[in-house]
Amino acid sequence: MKTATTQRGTAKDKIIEVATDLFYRQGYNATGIQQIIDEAGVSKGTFYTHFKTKDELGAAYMRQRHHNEITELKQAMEQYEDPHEKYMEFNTVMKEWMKGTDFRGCAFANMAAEGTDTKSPIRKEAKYHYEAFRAFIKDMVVDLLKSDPKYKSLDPEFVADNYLMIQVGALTNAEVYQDTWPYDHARKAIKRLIGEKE
Amino acid sequence: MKTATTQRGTAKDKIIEVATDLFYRQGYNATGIQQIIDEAGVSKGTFYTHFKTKDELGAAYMRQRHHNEITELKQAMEQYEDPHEKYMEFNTVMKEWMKGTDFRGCAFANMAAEGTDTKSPIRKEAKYHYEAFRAFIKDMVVDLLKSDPKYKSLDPEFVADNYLMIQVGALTNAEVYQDTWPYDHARKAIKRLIGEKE
DNA sequence: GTCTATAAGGCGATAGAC
DNA sequence: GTCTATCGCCTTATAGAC
Repeated sequence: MKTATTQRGTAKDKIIEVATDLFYRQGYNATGIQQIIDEAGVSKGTFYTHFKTKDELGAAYMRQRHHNEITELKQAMEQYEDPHEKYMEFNTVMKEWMKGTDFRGCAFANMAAEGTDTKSPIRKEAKYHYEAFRAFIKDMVVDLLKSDPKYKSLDPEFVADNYLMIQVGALTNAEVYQDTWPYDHARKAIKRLIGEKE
Repeated sequence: MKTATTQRGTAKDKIIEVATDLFYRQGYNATGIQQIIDEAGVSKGTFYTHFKTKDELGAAYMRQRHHNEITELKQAMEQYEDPHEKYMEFNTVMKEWMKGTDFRGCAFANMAAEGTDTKSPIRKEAKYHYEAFRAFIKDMVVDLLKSDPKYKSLDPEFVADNYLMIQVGALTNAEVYQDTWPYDHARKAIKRLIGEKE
């Protein structure tokens, strides 16, 4: 897959890059085509040769954010090697990421909140991203539970989905409260999940 | 407080009632003043004598939804008496509520996702609602833990906030997946939280 | 492929009559 | 308090020149 973040990309790539920033920060319905083409430095005609409708750009936005976020998440997690450390620090990575977005929250849940059509390509991309996020957590949990026989009584499926609920719950709460305290609670919760006390 | 859902309310009440439905179902930015006044059966002039701006109606919408949802939640929970049953069936009530909204999700998180201004009255109402939701769960947990000495080792603060994270996580996941499975997992998770296996 | 110009309509908000 | 009419701006999308 070609990267869309290079400085000398095509007009189409530049449009997606700008949209990926603006749709997230300002919201989808609150961001007009005009602002996107202005900041991308292209004309309206050029925009509509590459995208039939705004929704088509919306779907491209979802794909690009999925790519960016999963890539950044994996990079941020590379610094940890020990499965237990990975398990615990994933929550810290999410907390720092949330702070870095100024508590804008999950781009995919936000798009789901704005769009009415539940069968749109935009919604499909949101589900696709959540599946990837869920799979990432599950792999992490499986690695941890395999790493030590003391975890043998734990069900990886249960721990993984519980971790997912806590993580998404922390994210939504952090967005509403505009504060990191939900992640500090989440840290205690995921530790307790594997039978350990803080 | 006067109810705004009576058939013969004032024009202002009628506007709020219609907005409370439309803003939730269609989204805030996607719903225009025109549609609201059409369905409320009032004129544009009448609208702007009662609300200086659309955002002012947005704040009134948040207050009305807060009132409606907390009232409905308490009513739905009245059918249960036993603290343990209350603790478990709260999750079922939320699941059924979510189905009833066609997986539209939390009105307050959705508004937070659309609005940029984090200091707006709209955002304040969202936090206010989450505090009420959180307090409701905490009271429920405290009642349960007091009801039986077998719970004496559990920290009510920890259990309550963990319940909150799981519940909000289930809600957001259900919205993205458009499915109730997150609530079925949440049921197992909240049971495990108080040391019981499904 | 990219541009300029414009269409056709919706937006939030206001003025002034009754 | 409620109405009609309208303003000025912004929206998505299209037509046609180069």
